[in-house]
Amino acid sequence: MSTSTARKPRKAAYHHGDLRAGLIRAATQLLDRKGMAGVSLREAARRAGVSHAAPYRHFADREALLAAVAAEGFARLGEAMREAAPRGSLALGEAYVRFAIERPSLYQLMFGGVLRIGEHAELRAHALRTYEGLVRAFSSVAAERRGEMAAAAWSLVHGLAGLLLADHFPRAAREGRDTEAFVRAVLSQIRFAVRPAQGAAAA
Amino acid sequence: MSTSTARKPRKAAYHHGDLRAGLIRAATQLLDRKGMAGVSLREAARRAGVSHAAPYRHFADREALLAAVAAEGFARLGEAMREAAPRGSLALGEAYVRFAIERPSLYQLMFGGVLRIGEHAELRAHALRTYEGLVRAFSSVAAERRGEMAAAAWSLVHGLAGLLLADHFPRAAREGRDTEAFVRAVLSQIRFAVRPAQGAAAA
DNA sequence: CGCATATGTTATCGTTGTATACATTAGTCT
DNA sequence: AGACTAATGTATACAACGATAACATATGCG
Repeated sequence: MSTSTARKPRKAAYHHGDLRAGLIRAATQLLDRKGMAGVSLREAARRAGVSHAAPYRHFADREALLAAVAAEGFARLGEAMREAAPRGSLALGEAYVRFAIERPSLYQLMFGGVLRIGEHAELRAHALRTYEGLVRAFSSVAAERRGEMAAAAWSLVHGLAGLLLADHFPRAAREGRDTEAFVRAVLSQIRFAVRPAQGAAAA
Repeated sequence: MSTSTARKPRKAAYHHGDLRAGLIRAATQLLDRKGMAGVSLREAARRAGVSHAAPYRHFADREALLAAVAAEGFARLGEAMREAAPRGSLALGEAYVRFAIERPSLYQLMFGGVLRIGEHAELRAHALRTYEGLVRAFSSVAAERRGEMAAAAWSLVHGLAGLLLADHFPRAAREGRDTEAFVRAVLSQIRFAVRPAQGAAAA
């Protein structure tokens, strides 16, 4: 019925060894090297050394393969965040943006809206775990507002990453600073409201 | 020859009337109705009633057509922002997010990183104008920090819009509120730093 | 008028996603 | 062990797409 994964102890190896993983690897490489549009099932199959129809034994369609790549991306992003979290929330934000800048196509795949996240269970699970990691960073905030805080913080860093990646900041805004300094400067503009403010969001 | 339209003004009309505009129209419709992947040069040509090669007289390639669609999107976004700006910065942020939610595919095209903005002069110009409109909303802020403020505010609303569009907020975070209320709640979490803070960005 | 050129068409190529029928291998059951 | 069954990979095919080139036609200017 359902297409199989791991029916034996580990990821069993049949003809290829582990084609599923091989395809994810190849697709990830294509994504990093040639961008989103450069990822094709056929090219991935080629690089994995199988026929162009073989991938369909492991992925329902192209989108399913991309979803698997994105899921791994969320795992990596989660790692980066966990590693930076102890150094404070500014460091956490910087780490987030750095991840996006270092793997732009992967980040675009994860968040660009190309994938309908609701239709890929594994992807959804990975994304959720990452989000929970972020919420945990706000453990010092009252529980009822923690969710909104986390949402605001995530929006901020995600938006900054996205605008940087799409090159939407005019040169004037950068003022000659390197990207890291610019990120710090922008993130530092923000303070989180401590009281249940319902007023304006800006000065 | 079924459609005979005006044919004198500026952008004169040759065979079709104004194929360039017709293609942009058709592509915009496709984008709204079938999403990014549903926009093809051939289908746009079909809907404009011309052969599949005709578009190449007006657009270098598919990306150029998409860039034209996106440029118009920036104009519309600019209008929405100008209209909301007098009602304060929270209203401005809400209007921004509303635009993204109402035209998700268009917004994704404008900001999703599919277009390399640097390579389409007209697109770049339109985007820049929109940004300048945003910066103007921060005219009460000291000039040297205005750019960073605007960048932070833009990041916030852009990130929120993107995460909403990609359905990245777990249901728990929404707490049953409708989207507008959620947007207001999230935006209200943020206050802009008034002093040249270089400390942390969160509590 | 006559002609250069902007515009549109036809034909064609290579690539892709996907479906179907077939072949082979791996793991299981007796 | 040997055969059966499901998992896996292959061969072939098709329609849609982006792109290019060769050709056709209308437009407006001299």
